[in-house]
Amino acid sequence: MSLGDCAAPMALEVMIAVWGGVNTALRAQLLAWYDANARDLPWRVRPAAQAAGAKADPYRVWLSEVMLQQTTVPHATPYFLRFTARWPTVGDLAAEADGEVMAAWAGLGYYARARNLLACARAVAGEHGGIFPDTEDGLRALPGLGPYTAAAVAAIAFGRPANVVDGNVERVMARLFAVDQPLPDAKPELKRLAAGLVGNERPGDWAQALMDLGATVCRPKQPQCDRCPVAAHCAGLAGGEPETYPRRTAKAERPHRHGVAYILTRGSEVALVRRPPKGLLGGMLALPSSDWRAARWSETEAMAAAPAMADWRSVGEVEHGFTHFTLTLQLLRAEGEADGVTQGGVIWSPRRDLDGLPSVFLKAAKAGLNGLL
DNA sequence: AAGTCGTGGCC
DNA sequence: TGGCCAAGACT
Repeated sequence: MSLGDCAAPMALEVMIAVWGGVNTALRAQLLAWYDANARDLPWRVRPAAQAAGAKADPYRVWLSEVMLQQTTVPHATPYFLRFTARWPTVGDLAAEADGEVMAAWAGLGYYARARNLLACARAVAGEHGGIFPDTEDGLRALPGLGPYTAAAVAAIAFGRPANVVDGNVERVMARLFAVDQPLPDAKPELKRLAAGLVGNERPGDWAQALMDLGATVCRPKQPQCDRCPVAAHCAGLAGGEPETYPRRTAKAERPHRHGVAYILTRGSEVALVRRPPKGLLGGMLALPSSDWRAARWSETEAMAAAPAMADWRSVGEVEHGFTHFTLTLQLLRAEGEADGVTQGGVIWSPRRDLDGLPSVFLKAAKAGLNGLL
């Protein structure tokens, strides 16, 4: 529903009072639903435990929120468990070597997050005495904390009544208010609508309740409206097609790129390189590779770009989808002579220890070594 | 402000 | 099976 649906003329004060009452009811209904249906997640302090005095650890809240940026709960969970077991405090993480943290992040994607994670941990440890700022603005100033993550940590770890808006909340708002404007243009409007629902009671639970609702009931596909605690307020449901929200503008098609990856072995070892600190897969270990361009690489071109003089043999290719392009990686393999390496900075790594590679290179290495791992 | 930046699961 | 998309941030 919207204010415009009130047909009879009302004094402004009355309209505000009625609207406020609707919001109060909606908030209470969703929080009650959360008390009974909150997911049990390793970084979460459940409502019952909070009542018993347990408090969220800002380090764990922050770490989980960064890992969950554009990442599903099942994918992030094992990483969260490994990180917190290995680095129990922000100080432990801050003291770790870059390469160790990047390798631990391998496979999780969006590697700028790992670089910013370390930068943030070191800022907190070095400039804040190991204590996270407890305000949204203070958190927002840290590396890797944008509008969403700063609001989420402020609300969940520090009980600040912040407007926590992620993809789940955008979807819930789009359905609740039947917003026909498509994403991403609708983002400011959806955020404004979400702000109108934020109250002062249990800010952290409110944020998590809204996201749990989006993840388990108000799902992208096949929303479970019959189980929704706020279905009575939902204009999208009333309109009959809640699953069609949020609208989205059509995306541009993904281009295709081609590259060559070189698998140079020396006994049981494989030659790896460290990618430059910024850009795609920045700071990560990788197989040596050519540029990635629109045209396939001829055999001659592939040889000319090789990192070593060697007897290169074609061992197939792999395809990998990135967010904004698809990559075909032609694979060349050779048994290397130590003095044949023409590119500097080669890191010889055991074949059986390639877990620190991003998925695209792990896939290429496995395919190119053809079961020799 | 529009592009860049990963990955795996899903239907 | 291929396009869609998930607790976004940075430039």
